[in-house]
Amino acid sequence: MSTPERLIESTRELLWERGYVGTSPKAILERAGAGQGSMYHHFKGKHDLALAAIRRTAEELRATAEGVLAGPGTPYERIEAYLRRERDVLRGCPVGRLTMDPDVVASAELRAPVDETLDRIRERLAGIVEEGKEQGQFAPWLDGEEIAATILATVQGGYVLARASGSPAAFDTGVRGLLSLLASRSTTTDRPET
Amino acid sequence: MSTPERLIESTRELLWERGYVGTSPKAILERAGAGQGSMYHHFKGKHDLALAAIRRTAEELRATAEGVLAGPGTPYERIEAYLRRERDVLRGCPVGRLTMDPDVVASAELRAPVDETLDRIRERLAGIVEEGKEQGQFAPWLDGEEIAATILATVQGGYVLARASGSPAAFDTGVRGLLSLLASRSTTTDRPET
DNA sequence: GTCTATAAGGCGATAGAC
DNA sequence: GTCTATCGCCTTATAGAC
Repeated sequence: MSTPERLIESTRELLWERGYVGTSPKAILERAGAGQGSMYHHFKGKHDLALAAIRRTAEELRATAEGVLAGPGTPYERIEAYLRRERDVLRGCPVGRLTMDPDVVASAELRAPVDETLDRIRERLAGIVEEGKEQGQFAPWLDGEEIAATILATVQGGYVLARASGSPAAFDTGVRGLLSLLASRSTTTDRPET
Repeated sequence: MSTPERLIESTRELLWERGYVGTSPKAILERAGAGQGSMYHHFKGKHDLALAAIRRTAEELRATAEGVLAGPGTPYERIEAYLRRERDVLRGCPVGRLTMDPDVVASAELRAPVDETLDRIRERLAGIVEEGKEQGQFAPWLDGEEIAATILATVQGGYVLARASGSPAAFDTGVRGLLSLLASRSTTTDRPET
């Protein structure tokens, strides 16, 4: 792996673990096994390196989400697959966690990939919900955009609850609650399968 | 206001704005208008001062939540009041944001107030959902604990979406989606009031 | 390209005067 | 109780040798 590549990968790991404010160039260099000169040769500084790292992480998450959401099954099943997909819950969301970083939010450049990623996933989810409505799987009065925001928020908030309690269980509990709500339909009095 | 009091309040503000890693003793002292000697006389250090600040913030949030949840109205209405209560959405949750702080999560002492606060609110919400089930307002197959986790997660995740997009709108959209799901019942084909 | 050296300033904490 | 002085280390960045 090339030096700039190792620098970006080390930065990605550290941003995930400690955020932007908590990550120092020194720590990045140690992890990448590079000297200070290398970093300032390939990148303008911490901000520039973080930008490259964040962009890559954002793209990777978009691809992962799309991979699950484009899978087989009914709209409900695809949403369920997205909610239940394997996650390093206690590590938090590598993209979502950046929103709690003051320096990231303060920089339009650093925030952009974060915003675009969450927005893209939300749009994708909204379309799937609308699809489910057409098929009669979801109640007609539900709004695709709203439900999509609720789904994404439940995931992002699930990370918060899990990290607060120190256990992934809280994430799963919230997901089960959301799925039970999504499975409930006005047109039946039967208990939906869980 | 006494010096220790000003120190705690300044720390609370900075923890909310910048988190634990992003907050330096120097910044606290400047905001509190105190010298370094004062801080180390009243507190053992940054950790100790942050502990006092976090405990107070946690307690305040518990009181605010309890104030809304103990209000009048049906279970649904009380949950709606909780979800719609006035919030500084773009500032994020002063308690929840601490879960993204590596040093807070790494310290059992600092994490405890965060965990207890979210847990307490979740328990409260769970009870209200169960109440709603008894009254026939919520479908009998819904699980109180699960729905409570979903509600809390939607709120915590709503902050993330809002900060990512730089607008409180995303928070409100997620909340509306959750409310529309909670208002849907299996026993009616009528469109629920929104 | 990568290295070491150096810089000015901040970090978190301690010492000791007043 | 509060202050200033000092500590050793880290921070982000630049300079210049190799």
